[in-house]
Amino acid sequence: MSNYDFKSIERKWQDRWEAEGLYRSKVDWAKPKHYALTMLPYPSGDFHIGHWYAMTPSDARARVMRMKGYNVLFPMGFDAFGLPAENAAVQRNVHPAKWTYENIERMRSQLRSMGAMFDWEREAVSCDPSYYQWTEWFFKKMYEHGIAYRDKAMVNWSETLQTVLANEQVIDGKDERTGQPVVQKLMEQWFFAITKYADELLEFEQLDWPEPIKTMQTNWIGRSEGAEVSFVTEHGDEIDVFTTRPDTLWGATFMVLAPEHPLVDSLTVEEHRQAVDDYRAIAAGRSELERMETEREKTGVFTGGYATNPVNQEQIPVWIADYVLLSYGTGAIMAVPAHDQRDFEFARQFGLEIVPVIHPSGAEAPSADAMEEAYVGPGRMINSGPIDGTETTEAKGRANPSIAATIDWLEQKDLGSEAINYRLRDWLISRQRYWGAPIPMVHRNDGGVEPVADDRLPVILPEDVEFEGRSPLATTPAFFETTDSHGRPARRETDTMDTFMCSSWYWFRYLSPHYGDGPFDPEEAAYWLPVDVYTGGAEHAVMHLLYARFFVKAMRDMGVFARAAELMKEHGREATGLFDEPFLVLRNQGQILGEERRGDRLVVSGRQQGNRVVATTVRVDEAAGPEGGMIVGELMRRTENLLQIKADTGLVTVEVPESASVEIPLVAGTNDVSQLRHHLDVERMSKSKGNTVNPDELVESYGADTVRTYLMFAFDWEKGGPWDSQGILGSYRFIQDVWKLGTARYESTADAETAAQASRALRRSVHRTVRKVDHDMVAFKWNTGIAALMKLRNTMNESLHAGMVSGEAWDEAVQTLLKLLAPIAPHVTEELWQGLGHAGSIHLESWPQWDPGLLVEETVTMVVQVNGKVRDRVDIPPDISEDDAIEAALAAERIQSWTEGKTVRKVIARPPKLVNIVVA
RNA sequence: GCGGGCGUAGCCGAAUUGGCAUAGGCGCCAGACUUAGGAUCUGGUGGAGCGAAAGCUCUGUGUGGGUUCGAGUCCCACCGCCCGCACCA
Repeated sequence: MSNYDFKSIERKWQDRWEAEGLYRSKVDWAKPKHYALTMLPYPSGDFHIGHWYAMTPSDARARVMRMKGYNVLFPMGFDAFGLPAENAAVQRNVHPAKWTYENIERMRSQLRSMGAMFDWEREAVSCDPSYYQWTEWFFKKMYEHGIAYRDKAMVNWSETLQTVLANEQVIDGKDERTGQPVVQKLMEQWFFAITKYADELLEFEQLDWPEPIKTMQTNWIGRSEGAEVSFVTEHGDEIDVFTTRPDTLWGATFMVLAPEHPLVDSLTVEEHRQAVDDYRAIAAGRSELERMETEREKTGVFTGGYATNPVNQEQIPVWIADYVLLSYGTGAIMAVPAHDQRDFEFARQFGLEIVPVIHPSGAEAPSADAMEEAYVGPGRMINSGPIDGTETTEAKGRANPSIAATIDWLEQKDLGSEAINYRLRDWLISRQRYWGAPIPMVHRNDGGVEPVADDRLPVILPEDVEFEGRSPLATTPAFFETTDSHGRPARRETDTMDTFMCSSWYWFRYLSPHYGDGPFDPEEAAYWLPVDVYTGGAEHAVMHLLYARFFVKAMRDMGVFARAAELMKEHGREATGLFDEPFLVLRNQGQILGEERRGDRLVVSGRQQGNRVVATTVRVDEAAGPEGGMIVGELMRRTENLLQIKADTGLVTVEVPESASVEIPLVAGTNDVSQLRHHLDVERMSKSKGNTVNPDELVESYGADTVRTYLMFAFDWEKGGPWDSQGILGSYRFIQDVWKLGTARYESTADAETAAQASRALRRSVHRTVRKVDHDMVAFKWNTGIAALMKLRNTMNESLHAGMVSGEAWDEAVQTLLKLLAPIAPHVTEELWQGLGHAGSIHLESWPQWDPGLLVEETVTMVVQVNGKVRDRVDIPPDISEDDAIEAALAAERIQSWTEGKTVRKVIARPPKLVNIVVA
C-alpha cells in the first residue's frame, strides 16, 4: 500500500482531465440537460475561503447530477469591471486592464486547484470587448424599446467613489461596498425602467427560492395600495398625494411636502421665505445618513401657503419637513395626525389641529386633546361626511370597507382615483467611472441624443489614458469627440454602465462566449436554458438577483429569445414560461466566520500612571497564576502599543513604551508588541482582524480533496459558522481512511455461511448509505451526506479487520464508497478508481442506486415504553402485526416489573418501532 | 418599532417531520505503538446517583406553562442571539 500523496495525485488528475476535456459540455438533445450555475467572482486577486465554500459544494452537486445521467453545464467566468481596478491604477500606476487580467490569470489557477468541473471553453470575462460589446448591445436594445431613458433626478452621489449609485447599492445612507456616506444630488442620468416590471417581479410562484430572499425582494419593491388625491393651492397648482388611507381624508388637517418638492417655491409666502430657504439649505446639506439619524424629534417649517382639502373644502396649511421624502410616492403627503403616528408627533410639535375620524371599537369617542398617540386600529368612521358610520378594519387596500367606500366615492366625484405605489425606483445605471462598459450613446449638438450606429459598435474603452481618481473618459478628447448619424460633430457619452449590468446577463454569454451574431447562440440557448440551479451569497438579494430577473423579463419582451424558443419547439420542448425567470432554483450558502482565538496570557509589571499602566516588562506565560504586583490576564485587544488585558479585577489598559521588554517564549529572537496575539471573537473574517483563512495554504497542507470535504462537512451549508482549524483533521483522516480502504487487499477468511450473513449486513449499510447520500446531495445537505459516508467508512474498517464478508460484498462496498465520494473528493477517488483497474474515469460512472430489498432487516429492535418511558427493547420481525407487537411488548422481560399490580389502561402500538403501555 | 429565522454536549452539528435525544466530526480521557508525539491505532465520553461488575434509576434540547399515551419537534408567554427593513405616506 502506497502512501496517500495528495500533491502528485491532484496535480496529475487536474492536468489529465483538462487534456482529455473531461468536463467539456456539449449540446446533446438525446440527454436531459442540467444548467448549474454559481455566482461569478470579482477578480480581486485572491480567492478566500468563502469562494471555496460557495463553489465547491455547487461543483459537487453538478457532479452528482452528471453521474445521475444529466448533461451538465457548469461554467465559470469573471465579473471583471469595477472600481478596485481603477484604485489600483491610481495607487500603483498599473492600467486597470493589466491589473484585472493578471488577477484573472492567478485566480484561474486557484480555481483549477479546487478540482472543479468548470468548462473553461465557456469562460466569459465581462471586461473583454467581445463581452461588453453585447452589454452595449443590450443597452441600445433597451433604449430602442423605451426601457433605457435619460432623466434628471435626485440621485445618490458618493464623494469617495466619485460616482452616482443605484438605490440598491446604498444601505442606511452609505455605499454598500465601502460604507462611506452618499449625498443627494440633482443630476441627469441614464435609468432602466425596472418599475415597469414591479408587479411581475412580485410573482415568485414558479421559483424555488429561499423565503428570506423572496421577502426581501417583496419588501424592496414595496407595493402599497391606496389612492391618489389632488389638493389645490391658492395659486391653482395641484399637489398630488398618495395615501394608503384615503378613508382618513376628512382628518387631513395639514400637508407636508419634502423640502425639495418643486411647488415649495410658489407656495412660500414672503414672511416665511427666509425660514423655508434656511430649512431647505440644511436639509440639502444633510446626507441621507444624517437625515435618518435625526429620527426622534420632528423638524419642519410652515410655508405660509394653504391648499384645499378636496373632500371638505377646508383650507389647510402646507408645511415642509424632511420626514417626507421626495423619493417616495409623490414627495408630498396629506397629514392625518389623529391616525398616523408621524403626523401626530409633527402636529403636537407645532401645535397643529388634530381631528379624529375613527371611533375606536369598544371605546369612548376620542377627544383630540386627550390623545397620546395616533389611533390606527379598527372602528367606525366619524366626522367624515359621506362615509360616516362605515366600518374600518385593519385590512389594507380595498379589503378595508372604509377604504373601498372612499375610493368609490372619490372616483365618482372625480376627486381622486385608486392608485398603487411602489418603493422601487428605476435602476440608475450611469457611473462616472472609466472601468465599465461604455454607454453607446452620442449627444448631438442640437441637444438630442442618439445611439451609436450598429456598425460602429462596440464603443471601446481607450487604453492610453491617465488615472488620477476621476474617470479619464470625460477628459480624453480622442474618446469623446465623435460624430452623430449625420456626420456632424457630437460628444460621446462618457459615463459607463453599472457593473451590475454586466452580471445581469452573464449566464447567457457562457452558452457561447465566442458567438458573434448576438449575445448568445440560440441553438445553445434552446438546449441549456433556463438555469436549473443557482448558488451564491444572500447579500445579492435586492441587487444582482433583482436586476437579473428584470433583465430576463425585458429580454423576453424585446424578443431576444424568439429564435431560441422556436428551436426549443422544433426539438419538442415546450418553451412556455421558460424565459420568464433566469434561475429556477436558488440556494444561498451561509458565511464562514473567523475562528475564536484565545489571547496570549500576559504577565505585566509596571507602574500606574493616570488611568493606565505603563509597562516595564511584558511576558507571555500561558500557565501564569495571579502574582503580587503584577497584572496577569488574557490579552483582549491591542491598538498599536496599547494593550487591553482582562485581569481578575477587570479590564486594564497597559501602555508598552519602546523601553519595555517584551518576552514571548514561543517566538524566537527579539520580541515586540506586534507579535502578541489578542483575543478574537467569532466574527466575520477580515484582513484587518487577522482572522482570515487562506485556502491556498490549506490545500498545501491537506490537499484540495480534504478542504472540499471539510467545507461540506463542517457546517449546515445554508447557515455557515465559525471556522475550526482543528476540525479539518477529521476530514483529513477520513480521506486517508478512504485511501487505505481503496488500496487494501481484502481477503475473506470466513466460511460460506458466516460470509453470507456478514455480507448481508455490510451490503445493507452500503445501500442505506446510497439512499441517504443520494437524498442529501441533491438537497444541499452535504454535512449529513458526508456523515453517512464516514459512518460507512467505520463499518468498512470493521469489516476489513474482521475479514468475514465475501470478496464480492467488499468490492461492492469499496466501489460504492468511491462513487458516492467522487463528487466531493474528485481526485483521490479517481486515483483509487484507476488503482482498482478501471480504464475510464470514475466521473463518467453512473451514480449508485440502492436496492430497496437490501435495506430491510431480518429483525428490528422495537422500543417498549411504559407511560411514555423506554423500559425495554425487543427484537421483532419488521413486518410484525399490531397484535403480535403488543403481545411481544407485554411479554417483554423487564416490562413485567413495571406493569405488575397495575391496570393496563391503554396500549398504543406503532409497529415495528414502538409500543407504549399506559398503566395506572 | 415592523418582518423573518434560530436557541440541542466543552465546540461544529444530527434527529426519517409527534415515537430510542445527541448520528458524524472536533476536543477530551484511558490504553497500545514509539527515542519522541501536535503521527497512527483501540476503547470510552451529557449530567447526577446506586453497583464489585453486567447493569439499573433519576434527570436532561434557552425559561415557564399547555396539548398528547408520547414533545427537541405542535400551541401560548417570556428571555437571548442573528438577519432583513425602518419617518414608505
